[in-house]
Amino acid sequence: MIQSLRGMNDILSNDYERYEYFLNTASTVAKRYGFHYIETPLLEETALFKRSVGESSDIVGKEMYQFTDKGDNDVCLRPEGTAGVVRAFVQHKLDKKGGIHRFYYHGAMFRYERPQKGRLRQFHQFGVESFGVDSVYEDALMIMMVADILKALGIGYRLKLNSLGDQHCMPAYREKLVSFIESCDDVLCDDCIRRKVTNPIRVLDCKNDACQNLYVNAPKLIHHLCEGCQSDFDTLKEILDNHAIAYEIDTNLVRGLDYYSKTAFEFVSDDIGSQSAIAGGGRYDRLIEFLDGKPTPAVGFALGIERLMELIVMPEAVREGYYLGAMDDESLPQILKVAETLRSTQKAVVEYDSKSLKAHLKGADRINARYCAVIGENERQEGTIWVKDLLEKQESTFPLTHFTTKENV
RNA sequence: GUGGAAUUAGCUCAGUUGGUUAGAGCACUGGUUUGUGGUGCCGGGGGUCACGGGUUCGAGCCCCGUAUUCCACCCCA
Repeated sequence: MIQSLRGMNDILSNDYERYEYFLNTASTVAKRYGFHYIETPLLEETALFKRSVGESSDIVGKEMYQFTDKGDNDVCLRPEGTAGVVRAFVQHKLDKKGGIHRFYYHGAMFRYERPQKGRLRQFHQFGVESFGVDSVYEDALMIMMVADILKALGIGYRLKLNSLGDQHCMPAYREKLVSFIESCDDVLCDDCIRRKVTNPIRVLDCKNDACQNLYVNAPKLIHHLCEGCQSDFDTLKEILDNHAIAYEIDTNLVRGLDYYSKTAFEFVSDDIGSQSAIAGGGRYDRLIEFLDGKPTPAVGFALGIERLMELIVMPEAVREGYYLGAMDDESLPQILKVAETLRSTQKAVVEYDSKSLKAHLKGADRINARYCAVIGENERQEGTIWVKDLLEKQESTFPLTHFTTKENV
């Protein structure tokens, strides 16, 4: 038997109902906030991700599905969604056009990782990106959107918040941090020693307890923000307070993608195991110019659909549509005619085998139909159809013509 | 990429120190005396015990390898 590749799953009917429910909910929220759908290719030039996500990141460094295609191009399956959207934004010269551009997207992402619950090699994200808005109100908007989506889905969460500074305050802080690391680098773990060179900010979320004990005394970026970053961060907290969105400041929240600056946030759930981050995002004002566009402020987030699907509370299924059956073979053609008419406006499922009324009622119940409609010998002779409302437990007989005339259904 | 656990019916799981024809619940399906659903009662189908080797008179059970899933690390959505 041939089976799907490791960490790559099929989505079957039951799961897809959940998936579709999520997409409808999230898309509706995004549209209400004024965002428009964008779709970009699953395959992109490798250079795109090296320049955006960053070569020092684990994602680019060791998790990409990268290969050379038949045209000798170095390509890879997208490991995240932002880079492609920014590429499209620049390629279609929306940066030069100016103004505000707000997009949402969803689709498959690929990372070659060791799978476990909530971590797949092919997984799905829903994300939004906003270009051209400098105001921290847009950062708050992102967080409110995620909160809205999670609320609509009945999902509880904790929100972690941090500021990563910008090109005015981050470099100076980085130097302070590096000298701190050097002051104690004889007792740090190997990873931290490596990070000191590749991406020193990342030592802060090292999971090693010994390192963490030392970092308690490390300089905190949040205490070294420049005036602009500090006031934006204060404003952001104020907006969230005004909208009753609870958050906790996490000075170690640095995020694994290199392009973030200023606002960084992460939504986590305590109910899905160790892969607990369900959404994450932040501001990335420099990324557009890194990808050869005109400098444009930008902010966005992404949400892990599979992780959310574990948490979604589905609304109770309601009885819907018609189940149609015949009690003898001669009645089936009439049943098929009725079904054809009904389908112009609603769900109609036909059972081809003739069987007893009881068996048909069971069948209708099984597919959760609202109505069970049956034609047997009696109905055929009278030119009628028997219909039972399975919810109200009421039954009646209609002339067949009532159900074969589109105006009536 | 590192360490550990698991894999038996569609699903959740039993299966004794290695010993006849591998079980249960749920689900599916049929009947319940002839046209009334869910929940009663009776029956039925469904298993290469993950896959491939090995040990043994004999393997679901012991050993080795492979695959997948899960847990922790790591990482992140």
